Amino acid sequence: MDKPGLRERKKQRTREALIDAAHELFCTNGYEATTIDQIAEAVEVSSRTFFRYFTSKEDVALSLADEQVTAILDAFAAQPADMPVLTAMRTAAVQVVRSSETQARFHSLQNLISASPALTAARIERGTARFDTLARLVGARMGVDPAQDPRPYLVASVALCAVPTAIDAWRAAGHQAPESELIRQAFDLLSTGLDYPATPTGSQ
Amino acid sequence: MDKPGLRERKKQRTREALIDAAHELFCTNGYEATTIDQIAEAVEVSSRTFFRYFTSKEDVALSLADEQVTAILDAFAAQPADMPVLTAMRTAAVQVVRSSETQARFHSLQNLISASPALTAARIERGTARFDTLARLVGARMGVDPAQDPRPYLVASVALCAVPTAIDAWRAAGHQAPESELIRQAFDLLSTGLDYPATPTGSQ
DNA sequence: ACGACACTTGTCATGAGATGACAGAATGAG
DNA sequence: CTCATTCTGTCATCTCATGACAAGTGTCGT
Repeated sequence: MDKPGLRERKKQRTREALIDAAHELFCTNGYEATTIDQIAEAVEVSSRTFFRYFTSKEDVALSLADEQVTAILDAFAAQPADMPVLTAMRTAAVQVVRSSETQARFHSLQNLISASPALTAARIERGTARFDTLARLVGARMGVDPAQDPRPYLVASVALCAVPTAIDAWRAAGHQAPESELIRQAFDLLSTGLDYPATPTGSQ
Repeated sequence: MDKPGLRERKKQRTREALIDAAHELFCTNGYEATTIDQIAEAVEVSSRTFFRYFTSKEDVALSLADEQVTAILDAFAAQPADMPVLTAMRTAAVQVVRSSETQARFHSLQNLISASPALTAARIERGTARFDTLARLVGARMGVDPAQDPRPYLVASVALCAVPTAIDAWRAAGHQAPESELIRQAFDLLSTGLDYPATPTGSQ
């Protein structure tokens, strides 16, 4: 059981308390309107201590989203090796997101991110940090060298950058549907190519 | 010709001087290491004045890239209406980028952006501001309603987000080629779909 | 050419985000 | 209990960013 030790547990509790307080304040007052001092005060630690747990305000806001991305990448690596790349990517993303969608926290986090340009940008920035990881996974699955063939990087950037962004924009434009469904549609379109002449999609 | 007036011209000169000084300092010392004070001092204005021309440090760094995106969107709108969407997008991007590639400034700007996560994220964020514009253009060209069909948004996010990011990553991974060539390859892959089994691409 | 007006700029002040240095308190090991 | 490690708070500092106000400069009508 690797006895966690009192110290470890206390740290973990502080960390989660900071996340909780931050998200509550963010949802109530908005992301930019919330200050680090408020978050720290709500947990009764100094603002300096906040920065020992999170490197920035974005960090605490996106920590949960980060875990989700990790889960998706793990699920992706676990898909059968003979499954086409985008299919594996879609399956992994849909699995993880679908299991999150029942949690209220998931939705408030999505709204928070879409409502704040700073958070939207930060999410992409964090995605970028995983590019190499994902590109290597994709390259291995396709059996190509990412330094020679652009497709692994293209797939990685589409998955980590284009799809989330497109979904944000599409929902902002008024379309309502479960996120997992939007993800599914986006990947399906990508695997068949985007350049088809107009033939009404998906729903009919 | 709408005599610009002395005031207008002076403003324009200050603006360009700030851009010049900023880029020179960025290239010499790096983006994060350069402070607004240094930029303002180099042009002999107050740092307060800097913020009357640019809303942020990112703003001055990306102002040139912004003009390029504008040029690409204009070129896109000017393509023949019966040309497939991604083909039009590719043609527009390749045209504009190819005409920039001879300028040393273009390359240093690319390097600057790829070297700084903050700038990379900011570039995407600025792309987001054009999403609706591009999605409308794409929707019109495809003859579909962007609120009903996800493809316009997917195309927009791929063009403004995935392609630049993928190119950055691909070059960071060691592949060398003119940017316009990378753009061409990326769009060609997207129009045929990414999900094909491995068949060595482009170069042969 | 002169003067009223609008626009641009500098100075000052302020606030939030982020980081380094150091001392003191809590915790774990012996 | 004692010592060393680790965590935390306080203080100082820096950079980015913005508001308020006064002073300087260009513009335009007369």
